[in-house]
Amino acid sequence: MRERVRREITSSIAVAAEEVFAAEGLHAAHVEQIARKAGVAVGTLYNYFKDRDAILAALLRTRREGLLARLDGAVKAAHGRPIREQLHALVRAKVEFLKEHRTFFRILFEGELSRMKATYPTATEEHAESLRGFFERVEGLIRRGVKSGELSGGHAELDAWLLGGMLRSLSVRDLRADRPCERKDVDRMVDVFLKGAGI
Amino acid sequence: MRERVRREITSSIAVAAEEVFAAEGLHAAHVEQIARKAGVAVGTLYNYFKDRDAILAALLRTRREGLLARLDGAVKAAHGRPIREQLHALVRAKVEFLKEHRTFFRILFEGELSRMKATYPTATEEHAESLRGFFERVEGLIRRGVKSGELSGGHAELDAWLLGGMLRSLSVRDLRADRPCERKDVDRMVDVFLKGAGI
Amino acid sequence: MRERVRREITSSIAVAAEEVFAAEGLHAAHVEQIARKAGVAVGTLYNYFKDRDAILAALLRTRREGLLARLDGAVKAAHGRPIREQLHALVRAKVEFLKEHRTFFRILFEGELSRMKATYPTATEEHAESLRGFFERVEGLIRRGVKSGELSGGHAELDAWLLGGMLRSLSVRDLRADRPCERKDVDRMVDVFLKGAGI
Amino acid sequence: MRERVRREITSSIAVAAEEVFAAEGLHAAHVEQIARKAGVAVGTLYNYFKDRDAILAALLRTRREGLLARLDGAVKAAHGRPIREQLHALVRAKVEFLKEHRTFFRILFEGELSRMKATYPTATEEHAESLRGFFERVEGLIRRGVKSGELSGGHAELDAWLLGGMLRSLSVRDLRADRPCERKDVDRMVDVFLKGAGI
DNA sequence: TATGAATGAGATTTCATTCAT
DNA sequence: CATGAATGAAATCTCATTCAT
Repeated sequence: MRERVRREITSSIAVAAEEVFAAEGLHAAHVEQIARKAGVAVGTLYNYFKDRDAILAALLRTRREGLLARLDGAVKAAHGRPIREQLHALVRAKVEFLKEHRTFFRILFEGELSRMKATYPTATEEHAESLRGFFERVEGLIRRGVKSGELSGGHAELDAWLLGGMLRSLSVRDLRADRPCERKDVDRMVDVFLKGAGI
Repeated sequence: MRERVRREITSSIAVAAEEVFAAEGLHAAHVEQIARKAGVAVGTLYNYFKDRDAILAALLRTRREGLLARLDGAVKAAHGRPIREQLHALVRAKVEFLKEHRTFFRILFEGELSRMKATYPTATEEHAESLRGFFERVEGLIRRGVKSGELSGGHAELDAWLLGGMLRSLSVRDLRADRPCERKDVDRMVDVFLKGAGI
Repeated sequence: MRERVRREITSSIAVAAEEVFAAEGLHAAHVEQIARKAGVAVGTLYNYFKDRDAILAALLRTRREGLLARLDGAVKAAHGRPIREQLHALVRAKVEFLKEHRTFFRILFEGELSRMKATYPTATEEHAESLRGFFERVEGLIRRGVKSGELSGGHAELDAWLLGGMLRSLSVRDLRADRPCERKDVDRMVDVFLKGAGI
Repeated sequence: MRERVRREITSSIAVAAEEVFAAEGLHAAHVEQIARKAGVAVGTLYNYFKDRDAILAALLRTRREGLLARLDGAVKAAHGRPIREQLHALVRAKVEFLKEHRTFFRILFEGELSRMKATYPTATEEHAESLRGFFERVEGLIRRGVKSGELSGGHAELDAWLLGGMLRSLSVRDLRADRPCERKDVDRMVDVFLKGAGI
């Protein structure tokens, strides 16, 4: 019962933090604002999270786990089908997740080159782990495509960066709200990649 | 004569700012550090630039102009040749510029999604303009490729994002110092794109 | 019966407080830590004591009563004997008490000059009363020594401060754990005083 | 010229800090209050001192140097005279210094047993060094008294604590403003010590 | 015009105390 | 009564910008 309340508050803080980080950017997201949006006092927030770093870290970890589970689920569901379809599934799952959790990707993308280390030491680790987790899966799939003869070999790591880059590009285009990511764009992106990097 | 001195100081401040922004990140780049590295007093710095925002804005503007001129030069030099070669030239020019001005791209990439608006209102404009300038040129070339029959039509804008994304990906890989951008990687990237998006 | 439980809890809080005040110092002794060590919730602690000040005050009062009773007992036991022996007895009793209740003296000594008034208004009173009680007894004995012709007259109040100072010095030396107070040191101290202040 | 201003401000901050530490106690002395009393902004204070710890440390160091110089001067001036006179000189010099710098002794005495380490790491060192410096000199003189046959041997270290304790006691009596330290009290104290610890 | 010290708003974090359960 | 989470005032320190010299 107590536990239930605790989870609810934890969650409402996390949600508020997510919104504030999204709206203000990593470095302009202030604890007091998060607390206000969460509807708790600052002190309460500190009862739930050690410090600002911990809030962000928890957020990143949760979302990362969600994302990777989603990706793994999608790929698993396409098990046995051609790699190209598995890649499609992976990419579509990621775009789906993007639509549900724009904040996460905002932070992911923003943190990619910003020096978070000083301000967010723990969150930086989670962040790095998130990128790693994603690229691992992309590269893994590509290697299997090479093995299966669907993709040309010798460039798995580079190709992961290329596909990842295109995907990021679409995501950024989406996040900037100019152009929400459409299904046909996603599909064409994978097609371009497969045709370009294919045999 | 006076004017000459003025330009030199302005430039030394800009150069120092570039280094500091590169080393510390957008939000940890402190005015005093910039001044110290430029060899002037903080007050002097404020005689040359209205505020921190203005320093960054000037920096972005200068570099953008340099980049766009370089791109235009490269494309111009390949005038008359097949679009694929012009695209190659464009991309290579950009990578070249990256190696000379890593800072600029660090800022460009870091600022892409971070909410700079509050802290750097003017610089944000310059930043956006830089991205726009680059994408314009890429998209322009792609459209000409479609016209010339080298590329499949109907996706110019999307394709610009795709190529741009791959290019960014290689640049990021470079900036993180794990893997300096090699010529063959760049070429393969363009090949993948041309094969993938080609007729 | 209820009363019995109440006294036990009160006491366990006091004991815990004593340890925490001793270990952390007057200003770093936190209520939560006291509660944890006492095995009760913070709220419970506040059911037994009005506030932090009250805890410390109760502690000081209890210990003071113990100390003064001990001193009075020791002097009473030496009743009829020469004043020098009564003084020896008093001092030895105090040192004995020190070994049993180092915390109390730590607080007593720490608070002697620190401005506790703002943070611990009530405790400050108890503290002052403790010093007063001790000095009263020392001075009383000295006056009797003067009357009995064992000590030179006209300096009773000053001499109490001198003896008190030496005693404090030995105690501090003990508390700093460098040098536990030895019997022979204590005796020599009293001898120095008696010879110095004697006829 | 600049240097002159700098010294004046440094000094006015130090003086203000001294007063605030004296009036409020070590742990209730707040930076803002010090700044206000010094007539500068908080930021200015931080331009002159790294942090709160540094203010206190500087204060302690300055006063300690003053005190030790005074003690050494007094003893030197009594060079060649009997040790008893040198001890008198030392003690009188210390009491003189007390009257000029009550704050210093307040802090010295307050810090003797309070746990300053966590809040004032650097100042704690200065504090310890101050006590050490004083006791060194007292013990040194006592040892020379033993050598010269004026004092009984075998207790130099203990005797230093005893004399130090009495001196502290007089100082505390003074600081509490009940009874400013009078010359005759000081002299009697030394007499008691010399007679008590003498041959 | 160059200087660099002064400024003070603002950010994070702590902890004694309260009060609903 | 016991509990322990919520509260929010308060304290330290930072740094972009100003301005007297």
